[in-house]
Amino acid sequence: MKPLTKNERSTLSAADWERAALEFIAEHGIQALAIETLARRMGITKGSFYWHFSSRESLLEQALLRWEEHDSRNLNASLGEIDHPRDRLISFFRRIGKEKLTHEVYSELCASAGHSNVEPVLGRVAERRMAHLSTAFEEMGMEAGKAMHQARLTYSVYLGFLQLQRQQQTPSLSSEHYEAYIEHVIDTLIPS
Amino acid sequence: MKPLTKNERSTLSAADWERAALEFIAEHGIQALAIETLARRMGITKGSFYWHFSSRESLLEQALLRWEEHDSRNLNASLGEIDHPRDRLISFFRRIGKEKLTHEVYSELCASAGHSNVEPVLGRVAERRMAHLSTAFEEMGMEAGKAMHQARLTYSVYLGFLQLQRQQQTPSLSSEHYEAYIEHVIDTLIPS
DNA sequence: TATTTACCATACGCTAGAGTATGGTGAGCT
DNA sequence: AGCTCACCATACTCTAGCGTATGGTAAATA
Repeated sequence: MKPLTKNERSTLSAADWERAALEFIAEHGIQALAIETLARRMGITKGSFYWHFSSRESLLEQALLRWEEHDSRNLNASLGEIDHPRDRLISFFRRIGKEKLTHEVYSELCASAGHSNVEPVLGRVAERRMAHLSTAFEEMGMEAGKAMHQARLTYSVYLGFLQLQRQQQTPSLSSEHYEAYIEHVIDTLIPS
Repeated sequence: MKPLTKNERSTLSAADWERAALEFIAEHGIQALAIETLARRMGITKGSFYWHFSSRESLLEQALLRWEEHDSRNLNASLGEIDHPRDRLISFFRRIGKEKLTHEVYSELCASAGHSNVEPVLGRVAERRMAHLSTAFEEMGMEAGKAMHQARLTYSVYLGFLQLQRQQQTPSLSSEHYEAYIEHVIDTLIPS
């Protein structure tokens, strides 16, 4: 019987801990992230953790950096290729269903704004995303100031959606009710 | 109209604890609410707390109920009196700056969705508020289904605003930049 | 005046979780 | 073969918080 866990390697790396941490955060939030719990879950003990990391905080720091980087690449890759700004904006909303893990992590981070390790990340991410939105709106002919307002508005809708999702108050992502809502949002926020 | 300061009365009541809890939540969030901390802050000890409450959870329960009730009365009082639906909708956004404590508490509750004592409260509050918005949009001539979508959209904007506020990413509530944004939001979301 | 009641202080027990100290082990190098 | 080193286990310490046990006191009541 071979070791059935994720890797071939018999020994773990820091990156493994970071990945596991992000998965755990996505499921239970960052305040629930405890070292021994995570270790148990990985079928290992604290001893390993403190070999790779100096503290819980440093794990958090590294994991969040890794997530942010991934998210940033993702943003450029997915939205950077779409030529027409309108399609770009639409894809912004349509991508909510996709990239589940990343979205769940982000949602939990939002719930832990205020946390000193989280706040700067949230700031940079929101800034980056709103910048994308803003330029798209500009390319559609909006005046710069108005485009920024519209970007903020649009992003707020997204954040509000995540919040309602955390409260179990959004229709299931595949229902036709959800589709109708998304369509309404697009019609209202994205000029033709 | 009783004074909130404890100097007046020599002995505390359960309501005093609840009020103090809400203030503390507004400042530091639910997860930071600890009995001994709160007691120290009130210049008293745990002994008092466990006289009035059986557990931390019951304090939370009572405090949240008290907040929800206050919020509900507030909603009816402020929006119920305004005849014209458009003014009602506008006042929804304009009231963000007012009622500071209530908003701060709500913001912290949003951050703790997921918490078993918080989730039902958030659900009811959002439902109530969206219902108000929805009927206002209907009164403005929107078809029922569309009005609900618009209400959800509008409320999401509000929630997103709170989120950005927690991340220190909103202009100060009294700046002219903020005013311009609010105006943009009103123009985009509220039909004339 | 004597007793009860309401309210609070003090001192304790208990658990979760962070971090430390130290020893064990297998793979590769010398 | 012997050694080193990367990696992990085990067994602690320490602190924050919840909850309990119990006793004190001032005011109300009998």
